[in-house]
Amino acid sequence: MIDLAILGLLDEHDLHGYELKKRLAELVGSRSGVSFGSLYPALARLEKAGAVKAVEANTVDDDTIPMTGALSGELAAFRARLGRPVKSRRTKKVYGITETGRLRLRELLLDDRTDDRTFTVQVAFCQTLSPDERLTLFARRKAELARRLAERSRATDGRTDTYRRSLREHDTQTLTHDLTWIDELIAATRAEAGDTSEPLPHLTGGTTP
Amino acid sequence: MIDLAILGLLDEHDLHGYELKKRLAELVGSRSGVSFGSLYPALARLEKAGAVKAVEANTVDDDTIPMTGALSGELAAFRARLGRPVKSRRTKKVYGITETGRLRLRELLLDDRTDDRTFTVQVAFCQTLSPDERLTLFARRKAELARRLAERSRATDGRTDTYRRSLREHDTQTLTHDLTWIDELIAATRAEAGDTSEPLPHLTGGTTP
DNA sequence: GTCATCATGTAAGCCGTTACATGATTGC
DNA sequence: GCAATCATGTAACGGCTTACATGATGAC
Repeated sequence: MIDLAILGLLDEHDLHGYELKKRLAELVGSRSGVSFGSLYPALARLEKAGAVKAVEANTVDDDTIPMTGALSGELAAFRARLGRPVKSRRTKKVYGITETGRLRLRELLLDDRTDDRTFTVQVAFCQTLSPDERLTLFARRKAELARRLAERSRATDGRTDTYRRSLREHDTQTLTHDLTWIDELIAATRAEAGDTSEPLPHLTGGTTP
Repeated sequence: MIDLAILGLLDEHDLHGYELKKRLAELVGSRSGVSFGSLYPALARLEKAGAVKAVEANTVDDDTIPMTGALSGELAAFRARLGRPVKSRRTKKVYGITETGRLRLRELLLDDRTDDRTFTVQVAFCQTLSPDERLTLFARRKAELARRLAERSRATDGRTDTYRRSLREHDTQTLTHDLTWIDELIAATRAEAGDTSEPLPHLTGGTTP
């Protein structure tokens, strides 16, 4: 999951570890937040696998948005080699995604080992997939949620006090809510696939009467 | 979390590992299901800590419901010692909770290291707590959810495509739904605490008009 | 000059999963 | 007798968290 998130973010722009962590937290919420202890090893692993590489950046102007595409990588490295760091604070190690990394990212986006957290991240970065691929992803998720909902029906209710009943009902509602959401995603994607002119009609629009 | 679940279930009646696993899966859903590889070691650990102990059960009649309360533990062990196993199939190892285990269970129920999964299990077994203790538990959870909701407001929306916006909105809705649920639990518990005659009024009743 | 924050990393340890090994019981 | 299920465990492995160690930068 962490690989997917890292590659997805780096596919948008080069980032260093610290910044990566902040965006990750923002993406999945601070719960289940990745810690440095898992992030840096993950980056090292990905670098060894050739999926990302350190671009020796850091001259000036990398305050908030860490330079977009063109200015990064090679040029910065060249400047640095020139011996004119121009007020460098070169403790940062900025990473960029490689072609290998993009392939890996695609693999991870299409990976069918479903996992609640992973699915969330897949949705966050699925824009790069084709509409059909997205539909496959959503359909799989829908099937999984439907399976859970069905499973919960044929459960033997032993020892159901008030709290446990409430808990079960809440779970069912959550599952139903998630299913509704998936249906919205599917509908929106279908609409997009069929009608390429209009991007995505009323995705967040509530009940269609 | 697994300790909490095991102790909670064993507090209701003696069970063997295999059965325990089924009930666990039922309790938390098959997602995040505990596997044998974690269950048996956990039982061994708890036994070593004196929180549970193996009761040498298994004579006849332990087909589905593994004997309720009174008939369990000591009596079954006594029968077994008599040398009349009556068609025993003694491969099962039935566990029962000890006094130490009950104390530990209480500790775990009141534990404030919040964790989504753990909270669910705490609710499932919170009936043994006092109303006030339950309220504390719920209030803590509510604060945590409120914190997450607030945090999500002041998030810098960088690169929000349709899917990411939908994702965020869905997350917000889920959080709100969870908060509503907690409020229901709190209201119900308060009602119970104030008015001991009526158990828990309209917990699952939808919108109160 | 010192404190907070930014920034990167390592090491120990926990916990859980997968896969493997084993054996009893029941139904056919 | 054989297969399916029940039942209990062990071992290898992986991944994540916590805590620790280090150092640069910028504000006051």
